[in-house]
Amino acid sequence: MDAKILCLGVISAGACSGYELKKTVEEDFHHFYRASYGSIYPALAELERSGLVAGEAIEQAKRPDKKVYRITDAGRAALADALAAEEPAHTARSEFLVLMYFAHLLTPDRAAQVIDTMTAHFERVMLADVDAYERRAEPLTSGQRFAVGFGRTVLNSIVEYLRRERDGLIDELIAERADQPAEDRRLAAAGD
Amino acid sequence: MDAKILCLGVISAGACSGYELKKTVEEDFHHFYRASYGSIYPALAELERSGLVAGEAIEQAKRPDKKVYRITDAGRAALADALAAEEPAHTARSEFLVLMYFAHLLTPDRAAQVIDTMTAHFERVMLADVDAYERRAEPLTSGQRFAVGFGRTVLNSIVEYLRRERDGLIDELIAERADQPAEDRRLAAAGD
DNA sequence: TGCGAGATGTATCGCATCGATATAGGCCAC
DNA sequence: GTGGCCTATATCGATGCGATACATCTCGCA
Repeated sequence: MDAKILCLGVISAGACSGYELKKTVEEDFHHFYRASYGSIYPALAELERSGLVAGEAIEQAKRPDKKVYRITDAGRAALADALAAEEPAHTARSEFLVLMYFAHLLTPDRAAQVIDTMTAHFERVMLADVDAYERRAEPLTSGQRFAVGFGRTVLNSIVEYLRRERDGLIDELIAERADQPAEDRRLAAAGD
Repeated sequence: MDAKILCLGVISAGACSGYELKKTVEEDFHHFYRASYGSIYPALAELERSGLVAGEAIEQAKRPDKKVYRITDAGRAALADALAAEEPAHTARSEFLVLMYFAHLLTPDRAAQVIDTMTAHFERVMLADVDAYERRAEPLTSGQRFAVGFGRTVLNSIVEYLRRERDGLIDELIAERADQPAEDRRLAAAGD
């Protein structure tokens, strides 16, 4: 997905500056989409150039001036077209799972630490974000509720899986070590 | 995570060429990590330069020559260090959820089509991959089992969520349309 | 027999994007 | 009063994806 569509979508819900747009993206999309200034500012410039948004410079007392963009009729049409044409995709990128894939190369303590770190992160950071988002003042749109419910469901099932499988995996790793202590020591020595 | 660690990890399980390495990455990591040739070949060159792998040119009859890399003792040590130091992360990137976030800008038919496409993809493509992977000839390591179990759990909960919420969301979207048909038509007309 | 499609194999290039940083004034807490 | 954070715009280097180039062999199909 082009960052332009995302910007257009956010602006369609209310005029805002690049800075404000980035904050919205962080608040609302953080769990499943990210966009940096390096994407946002060029996207806004391009959207304005092609007439899909209109930028207006706003002078602020006691604050840096800002440039607020509002969507045009052409922009609204282009957004509808883009949302109708975009093919949905969903991918994960998990250093965590790569690490776990190589669990046999980890000490049992390290494996436990990695799992515990991730469990805490999913539960105390990400699920807490979801809770806070749902308790916001403004009522959520149907789509926002769908997305947040998706996140909550996935996070819950992840946390449950990690809790369920943790001890069994650690036990397996300990047993594997016991089976091949000689080779382990040889490799450890070779590594020095 | 640096692509070098991934390459080193794969090579630690058996010497292979860049091409074979990419195939392994696709087969084993596809659901949670991807690496292109543009990452792999430079990573292999760098690993060889720093002595963590040793490359050997293999001439093949009826096939292009290839360069097979095997891990060195220094490489094994560096891999262990990297896996011990790497901080685990896990992120999603979902054009699908961005689309659903803007559900109120989609026709109910389009929303249904998007959900159905993704449901089919998660179930018939990704879960089928997981099934095939678990039924492979070679027994899985403990870490591979953990990673594949993680994937299966998440995919199952996603499919269940999509099935559970689909009709309710579509009904909501239809109701929203009924509430504001005049504005919809005005906007549609303005878009022409 | 011929021919296109696809597998094996190495390698690079353009493009988009990330994350960090530059710049700059105002706010607030200690 | 001063260090750190917020508001705000903008760019830059590095990274890595996805596509492509190039070469050769196999296999299915007509």
